[in-house]
Amino acid sequence: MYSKFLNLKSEKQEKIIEAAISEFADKGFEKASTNEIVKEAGISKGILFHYFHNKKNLFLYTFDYSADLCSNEILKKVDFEERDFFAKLRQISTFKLELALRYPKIFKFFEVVYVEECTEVKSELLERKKKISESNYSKVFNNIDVSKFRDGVDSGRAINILMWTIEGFGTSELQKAKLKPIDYDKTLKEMDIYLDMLKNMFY
Amino acid sequence: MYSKFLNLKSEKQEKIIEAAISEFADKGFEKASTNEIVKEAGISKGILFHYFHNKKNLFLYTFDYSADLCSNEILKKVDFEERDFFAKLRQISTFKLELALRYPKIFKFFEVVYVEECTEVKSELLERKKKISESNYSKVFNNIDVSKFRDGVDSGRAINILMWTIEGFGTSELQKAKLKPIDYDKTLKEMDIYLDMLKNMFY
DNA sequence: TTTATATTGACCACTGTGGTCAAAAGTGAT
DNA sequence: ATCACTTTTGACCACAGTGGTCAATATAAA
Repeated sequence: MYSKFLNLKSEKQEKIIEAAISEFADKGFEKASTNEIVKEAGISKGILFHYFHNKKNLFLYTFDYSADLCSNEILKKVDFEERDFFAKLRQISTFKLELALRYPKIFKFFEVVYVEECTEVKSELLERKKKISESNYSKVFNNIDVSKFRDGVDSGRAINILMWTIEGFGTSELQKAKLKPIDYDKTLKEMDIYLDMLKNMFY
Repeated sequence: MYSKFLNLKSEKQEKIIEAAISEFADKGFEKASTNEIVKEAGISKGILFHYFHNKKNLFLYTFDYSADLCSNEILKKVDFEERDFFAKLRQISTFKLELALRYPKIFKFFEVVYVEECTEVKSELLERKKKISESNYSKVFNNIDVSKFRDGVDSGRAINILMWTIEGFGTSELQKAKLKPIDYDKTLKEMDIYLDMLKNMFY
């Protein structure tokens, strides 16, 4: 499908994909301009369409690339033996934070993908998003030891509260990060406080 | 400023504003089309620009209208004597849920406003959002009785967890609402379960 | 030198934009 | 009916920018 593109030396591939990520992250699918992408990547318009045939393919390829990059990065680090929910949640959150700091553009891209409405790509995106979240969630959280939860605490709802807390904490930190660079260790410590609070209550 | 528009009979005003809300909610500021708005509102292009001079004014007016509508609706219902955080949070969440069901388009509009990036309106929006959240938050949560929190529980962080939980719950419910119409009472009961769980833990 | 492949960028047809303005319709007083 | 005045219309405009093409050129291989 993209053999022409994949034959390029990886440096050049990355430069192109990075340009695409950045443009799509800033403007979403429809408003993103292929003209801007080629300018940013330092290649000609023709060759971009030679590689990807059309904008839609480029967009979906860019998404797949980003998703694979992040998934792999996390999956290769996660400890599959860990059965404690808090410990595992902490792992994942840490890895995510690292990723968000290392690849901010990709995370911005995910944000706009999350709300992408353009009919030309919506259904394909939905499929991919669904597949990813299903497969990753079950891969990562499939062997949680539920017995550790205190009697009388509904573990399903407790887990929801935990997820929402971590998510809220994460977005609030990323919001702050826009104003001044994040202190990685401090953030992690603060997150641990929240996790401990909830652990004391749920376990 | 908008005296010409404000002299219209309120029915017509509403028809125009609703068309604008709907279009901006669907496409955001830049992609929204004034042509679509006038078509939807059943008026001519000329008269729209006669009322608002330009698209930006129309957009900001639409936002102010929506924000005022929701703020007033909530502020006139909220019980300012209530000092219990859980009770007050429950009040606000209920009112919000009602509003979201009654004015779904406005809530969609707020969602896109939340991530609006277009430079032409970004700074004005930021100002407004900041002012609103500050004033409303302090109005509603200024006299909370913090002493009710259990010793050893940091009330600030506990409140964060609560807010994030409610927010997460809300978006997850609104997500579901896209697939099948929401059961108002059931949703409220489910919310109460979460609030009770957290109350038992924090108080 | 020839053949094959990779790359360029000027060019195209097209879409849709925000905004204007002469003219038409409506209103109400005389 | 006539007039002055306001409100409303919608055809029209200049323009910006789009995704995509393709003859021409540069590069590499034989």
